[in-house]
Amino acid sequence: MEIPSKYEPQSAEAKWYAYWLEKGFFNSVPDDRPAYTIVIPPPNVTGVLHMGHMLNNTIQDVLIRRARMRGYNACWVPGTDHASIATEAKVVQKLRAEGVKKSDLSREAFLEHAWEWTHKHGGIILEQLKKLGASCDWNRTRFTMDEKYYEAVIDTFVDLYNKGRIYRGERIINWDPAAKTALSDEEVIYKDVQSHLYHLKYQVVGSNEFIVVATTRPETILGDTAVCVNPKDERYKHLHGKKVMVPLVNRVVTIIADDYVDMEFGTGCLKVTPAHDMNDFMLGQKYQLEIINMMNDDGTVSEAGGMYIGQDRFAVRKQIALDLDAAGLLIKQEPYSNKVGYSERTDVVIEPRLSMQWFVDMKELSKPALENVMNDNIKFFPPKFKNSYKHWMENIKDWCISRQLWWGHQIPAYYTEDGNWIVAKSLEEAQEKCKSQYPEYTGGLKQDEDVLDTWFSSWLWPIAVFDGFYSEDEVSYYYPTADLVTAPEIMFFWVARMIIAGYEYRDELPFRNVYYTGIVRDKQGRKMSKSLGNSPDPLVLIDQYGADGVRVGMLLSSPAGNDLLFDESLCEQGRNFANKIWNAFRLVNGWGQNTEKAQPRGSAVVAVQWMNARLNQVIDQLNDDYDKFRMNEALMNTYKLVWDDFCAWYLEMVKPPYGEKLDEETYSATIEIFEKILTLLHPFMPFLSEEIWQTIRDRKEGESLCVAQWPTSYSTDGEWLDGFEAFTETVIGIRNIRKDNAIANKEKLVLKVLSQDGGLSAYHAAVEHLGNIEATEMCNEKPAGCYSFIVKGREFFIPFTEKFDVGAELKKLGEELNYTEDFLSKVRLKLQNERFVSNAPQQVLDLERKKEEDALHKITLLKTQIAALGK
RNA sequence: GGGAGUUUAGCUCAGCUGGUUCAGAGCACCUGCCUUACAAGCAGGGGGUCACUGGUUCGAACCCAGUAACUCCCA
Repeated sequence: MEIPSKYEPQSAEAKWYAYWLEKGFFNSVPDDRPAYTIVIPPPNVTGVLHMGHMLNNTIQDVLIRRARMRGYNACWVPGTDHASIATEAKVVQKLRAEGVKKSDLSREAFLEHAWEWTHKHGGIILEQLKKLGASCDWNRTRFTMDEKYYEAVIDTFVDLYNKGRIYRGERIINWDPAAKTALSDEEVIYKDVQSHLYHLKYQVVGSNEFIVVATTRPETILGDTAVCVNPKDERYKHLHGKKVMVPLVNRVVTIIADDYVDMEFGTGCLKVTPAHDMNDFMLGQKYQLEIINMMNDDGTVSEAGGMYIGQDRFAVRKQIALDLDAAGLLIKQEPYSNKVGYSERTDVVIEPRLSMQWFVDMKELSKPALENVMNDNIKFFPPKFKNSYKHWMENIKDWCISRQLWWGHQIPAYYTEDGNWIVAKSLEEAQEKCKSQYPEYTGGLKQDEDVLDTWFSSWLWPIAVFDGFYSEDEVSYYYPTADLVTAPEIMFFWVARMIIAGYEYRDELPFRNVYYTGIVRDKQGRKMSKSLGNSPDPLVLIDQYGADGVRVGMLLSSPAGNDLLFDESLCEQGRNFANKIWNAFRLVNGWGQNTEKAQPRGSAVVAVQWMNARLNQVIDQLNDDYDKFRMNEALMNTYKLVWDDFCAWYLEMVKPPYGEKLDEETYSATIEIFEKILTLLHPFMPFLSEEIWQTIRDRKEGESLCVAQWPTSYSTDGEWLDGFEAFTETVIGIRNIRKDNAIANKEKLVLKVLSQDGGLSAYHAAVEHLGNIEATEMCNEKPAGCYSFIVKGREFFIPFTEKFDVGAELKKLGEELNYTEDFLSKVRLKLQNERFVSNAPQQVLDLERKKEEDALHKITLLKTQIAALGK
């Protein structure tokens, strides 16, 4: 059978993914084994795979595959999020392209379009994840608007309302005039903007005096209902309680005094617009000011503004500045840089706006969530994120959960015609309740038009995917889940709230560990985005480098919490690695075994001993790496195990003479070692490892590496590992002599050693094999006419060939002598320091003395070598 | 404005309790090789003011103080 010299991923990927699915290896049902659960961070239902998903899901797949091999009942639950505002925006856009306005449609008709869109585009991303090799239990795929999930969200709302945790109130909220909806604080992005600071003149009534107010939003004077100064401010003390005229508007308002005002900022005078600023609203409440809502939901000036009605806020800003100037009321206009909030979704400037919304009271709810992260019941990786989590949780604000959208979970509040409301699961229940609460009322009930914030459904994800609100069957087995892998950007949106919901509804943490991935950036450090066009298509990458290659590429440079500068060459490295493994397989496969040949060669015997010791060492190392969620180190350690230890050393050590097969004993040991290595590789490179694993030995139907057992280490003699270093140094010594003197590798050499240095190491047969040494001679005294090198105090000699260059050799030895003498003097300096000798621990002292001794010995050797050559 | 973090090779990063010949890894780079698995490879090699300044200590990349630059989060 001819095996291609390059690994061809495409066929292997399709074949083994289908096999895994067919055998149901990814499916999980509760049983006696301990559960290991991951719930996927549900991507937007109509989203497509981007590099962030690749990273995130590769990590999850590595974790879940390893857990599966370690004997856990591994369950990775996939699913999608309805993504209220993002999806609705897309549907609106699509309809607009077809000439249909959302406002022309009924709610029902619009939702029909939305569902149609969802069914058409929904789940594409899940299909893409399969290409990556994601081992999700696809039977469990959930959607946040599934019937049962929807019910859970509604029940949660009703429950929290009944507990007094949800209230309805008029507050200043972040208003997105493009999407025409309220946003939570987390959906607002602050950007640095070059704008202007306008200094406006407010005439004091009944006087020639005026005061000056500085503002960046002059159009909001239409809603001014007071002017405020700091009570300590001497400049304005005489004006407290006086009236001023709002410029242009000519509304008469009072000057109030409150220490909220910063005397240093601007002129120390603040205009108060309770309907359009968070802090002004607070002042408005405190001093019972009139509230004038001068803006429509689309950002144009409302009737209440009295002027500029119907014009856009930014047009008005320009115009009003001109008009104020014309009226002599604009004192100056200076450039000013400040931060302005933008909508995460629509990227328009957020308008603080007074409106009636639903809120969750977070104070009490959030307490266990803070406590259990700070005491490490829930662990964050890296732990630095605990800081910002703590800061946020300690200053948590109430959560605005209503959105003026249609796509989502409709708020289960029902209004009477006279403005009372009833919260109930359904209209029928609401009607029942209405009868007892308002027995006189005979009119109808109308459900709240708004839907809930998307995160109000996804915060239930780890519970709801197991139908945990309605049945204990699964949730009691799978919950709490093991690990959550997500981006730090959604720590507050999602992670914190899942923890809150977990304690509220299960009285338990939702997951034990949270692994925060970084942001995938391009080589220049820019965030990958559609508009920059700097994001490669993940599927194209998979096609080019193989899924395994891309997985390796993603993991090679991404410690938890660090941003990842993605470079396609990393995938190339991954592909090359796959090819390296493939060729190791070809080599072993090509050797085959000879069952007649019973006696293993000396070199092979030590190779097997050492490789097993090394494997055990690496297995321990990997387990430690995984425990600490150091995925990239686990990968790098596996990479070096394969490339350096297995390919560069082990396979060379056991390599039979050309044309011969391996003896039976070495062959079976090699296959076993290879299998273990494939097991360790499987979480990173599932396809390649399965492909080789299936071929390297006869397998029964239904066997698979993905359910094979993760290897455990056993204690081995450390001596094998110690001796190995001297061995490799010896081989390198021989190679260097060959290279420096242009001695071909094919040319066999004689090696001489001094018998006074003791017996040969157990590795000596391997030294001869790799160094192409035909004989090793023991000498009683230093042989003349030889190249030599020193390994750990032992000198090796190789007879000169005709190309020997005395000058070069002397130079090299001289350099080494200088270095060693320099080193010796540094060590001696330390040892001569009395304070070091009296203070340092014995261990450190001994070590320094050993260094001194070794260096002295080496110097003696080098000096005799130089003397011998100089003759 | 408030908070957190980072700074080690050309790049991306390790360096765990201050002490091992400790200054490391991978990639990149340089030199030589188509050596009977792999040129997507093999063998060898160069490369550092551990951001800066001071302090603590017998001993500092590591601890402390200050300075600078960058990044992120929050308002």
